[in-house]
Amino acid sequence: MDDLTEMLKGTLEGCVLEIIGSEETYGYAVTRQLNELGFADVVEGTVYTILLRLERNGLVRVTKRPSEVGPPRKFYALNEAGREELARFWAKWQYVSSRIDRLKEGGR
Amino acid sequence: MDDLTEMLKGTLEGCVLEIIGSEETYGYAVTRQLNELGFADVVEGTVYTILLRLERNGLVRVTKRPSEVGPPRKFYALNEAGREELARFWAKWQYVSSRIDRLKEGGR
DNA sequence: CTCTACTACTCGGTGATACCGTGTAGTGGT
DNA sequence: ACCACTACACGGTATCACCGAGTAGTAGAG
Repeated sequence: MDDLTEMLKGTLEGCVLEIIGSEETYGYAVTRQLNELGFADVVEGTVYTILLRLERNGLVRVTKRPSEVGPPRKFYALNEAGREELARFWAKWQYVSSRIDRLKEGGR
Repeated sequence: MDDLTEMLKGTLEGCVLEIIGSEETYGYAVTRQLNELGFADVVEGTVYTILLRLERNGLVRVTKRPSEVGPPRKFYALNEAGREELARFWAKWQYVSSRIDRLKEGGR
């Protein structure tokens, strides 16, 4: 699949929220999960900028822990504000995607 | 529904392509159709920038015709390149939306 | 006949977002 | 010693939707 970056704007952050909402994890692993999920071209730098933004916006709790296979990891977990933001994201997604699907089916 | 602009990035242009692909129409009417479709906050300036971009990228045929109720209208229709772009858009949409829905359902 | 509302298009500037490239650094295998 | 993999940070870029203001044409109300 060719370039998806424009279509991911506004949704990739929500995907990262969902991933770290389902289990406490760190940037490198989030990138790998996104790649396996089908977003093969999403690269570490992109995920880290999103994580730093989430931290700056107070949506996550961050815990630094050593790793046995490399540098220390920054583990991210959603706080209450993060869970609310995630819920808002899915509500928006539901709204937008249903309307686009309707447009696709010629429902006008 | 609160602010959808970030989530519409990369998809709104596709929606406009779909609308003018199903029938030759003009900017003001496209805006009204988007509003009725549920994208209530999409405003004329946004649609016109998209239409000018489509024109610049050679995806549309443009015909200026007088109107009985106001200034002349610029009617837009897809050309062959536009139809190909529209098909690519729906393929991308199918790809991205299915994967996001899978993530939502916890399919990891 | 002026004023307002609706129709219709243009354009310069802004903010948000994902991406690119590069740099730094820790661990382990050959 | 070298390389691969892991792990994070950061400055700069392109794209996109949006904002705001401007320019016009028609028609109806007062």
